[in-house]
Amino acid sequence: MDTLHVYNSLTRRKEEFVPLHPPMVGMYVCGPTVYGNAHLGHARSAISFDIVFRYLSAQGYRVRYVRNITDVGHLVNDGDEGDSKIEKQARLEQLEPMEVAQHYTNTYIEDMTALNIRRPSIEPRATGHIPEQIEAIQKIIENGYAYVSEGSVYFDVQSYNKDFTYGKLSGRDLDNILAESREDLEGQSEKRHPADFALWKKASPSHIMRWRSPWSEGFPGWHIECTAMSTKYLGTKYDIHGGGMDLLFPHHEAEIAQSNACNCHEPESLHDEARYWLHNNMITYEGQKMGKSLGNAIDLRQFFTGHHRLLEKAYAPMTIRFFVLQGHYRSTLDFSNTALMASEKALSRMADAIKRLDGIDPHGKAIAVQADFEENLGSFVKDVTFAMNDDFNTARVIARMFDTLSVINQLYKAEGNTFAVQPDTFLEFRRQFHVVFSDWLGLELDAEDGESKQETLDGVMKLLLNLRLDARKNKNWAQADQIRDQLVKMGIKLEDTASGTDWYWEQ
RNA sequence: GGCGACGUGGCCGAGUGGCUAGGCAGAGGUCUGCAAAACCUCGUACAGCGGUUCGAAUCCGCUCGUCGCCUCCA
Repeated sequence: MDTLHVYNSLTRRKEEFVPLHPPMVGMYVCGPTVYGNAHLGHARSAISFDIVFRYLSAQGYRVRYVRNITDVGHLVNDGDEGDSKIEKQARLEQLEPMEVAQHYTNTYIEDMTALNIRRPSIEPRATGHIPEQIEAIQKIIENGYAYVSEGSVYFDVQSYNKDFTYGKLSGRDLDNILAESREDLEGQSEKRHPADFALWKKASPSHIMRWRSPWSEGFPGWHIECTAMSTKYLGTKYDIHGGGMDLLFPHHEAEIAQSNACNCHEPESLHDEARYWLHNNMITYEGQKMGKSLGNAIDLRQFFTGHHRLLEKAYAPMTIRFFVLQGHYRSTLDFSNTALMASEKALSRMADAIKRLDGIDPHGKAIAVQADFEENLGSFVKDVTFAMNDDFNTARVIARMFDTLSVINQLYKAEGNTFAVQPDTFLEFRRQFHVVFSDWLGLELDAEDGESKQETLDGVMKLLLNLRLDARKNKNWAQADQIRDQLVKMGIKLEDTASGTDWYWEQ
């Protein structure tokens, strides 16, 4: 596709991406509830929207990317009853709730950084925006779409549904929700309708996290934070709202309703608060969704260390990232050790090729263009751009990158003084390949830390390789092999080529 | 039950009606002191059954199966 198209969950179609106020783009993504270590699912969501952030930026847009940290209001059980997730964890760990939130915010950011996920422009916390949330709730009450009950405030879905359509994002209608939940009505709920959801909850005496409000001392409901914070930083209408598919209902549905109710959007406006709603799919394990509540979620730290019963080994953060990018973000992605090891191997192969790519010097050689090589490298940018424009199809981008590997390797290993590609084509391709690898996909090679150390190591390696070369010239195979074998044990692999010996870090 | 996805070669995983996706694993070969890497070749896959079409993995229908949301989850 020549222009960027994104799949919009709201319309269930791919649509051309047209920002409201180019070159500015506003994007809001639902971040984690910080009561535990981040797992593979968090990584997928963060990576998916990191790709959106990176690609839009690379296209010249000025993106304001807001990703929230939920540190209050998210309850353990069903809608609007029971404990706060953070408070429950705080009791378990015998900590202040804010200590829990801070701790897991830190680990989240550390893990995301390890995955080379760019920090968003703004990472607001729910507890830092209590006044904004109270203000939003007040507006909703004033507009007639919420009511106070026993010190708590609930969103009045039925009243909202008279002016707007509740359920259009997730394809539900209110009658169905009512019909299914009839039994719940029997209980002495504070709610008028089972589909109503809490905007503000009065705190029970044991509840630690509490703030003053016009209605009671309490805390905000889960959904309102996103409305308040997106409005504050992106305005009442912005471009992209993202999150995991499991947030489609009720979270995003509630958010659309709140936002319309609060900001008085035109009924039936397709655009609502955000024009494009993007949802990443789930990670599965043996076909089953990985989720905290299912107990089969693996922490990212466990991946990095290999300390989990389901893991056969440790996996580097870049392996995880590569694995995620090999699938499309709207498909489920099935995790397994073999799948991950395949990604590890594949990334390693690509890394080797990139090292060779950087070592190629086309200058001073006679040009003998080989048509298929020229075509392959020359059409690279066009092809990967096409793939990215088609709803961020990173899987196709990576496949196309692999298509160039054979050419790269052959150019590198070619003997003689001819070069099979026009130097301009080659140099432009090399530049673009790095842009795609590093800037678009956010992949990185290991040896990017400490230039001086790298130079020292290069010198040491040169020394060793010369020693080995001497040994080989003297047909002292035992010594030559000893050097190679010892290096392998230290994680360095050797490759003898016509022009000398290359070395690589073993993955 | 309601809403929605999906079923692709040993595994993972793209597929815009006609052109080899790609990766991993496997087989053979070239190269090589050995090894590794690289390069070349190899599987003729699309749940099943119908239909539309000159032509379908791709569109339509039915059947079977799997999964997600409907309660907290990225």
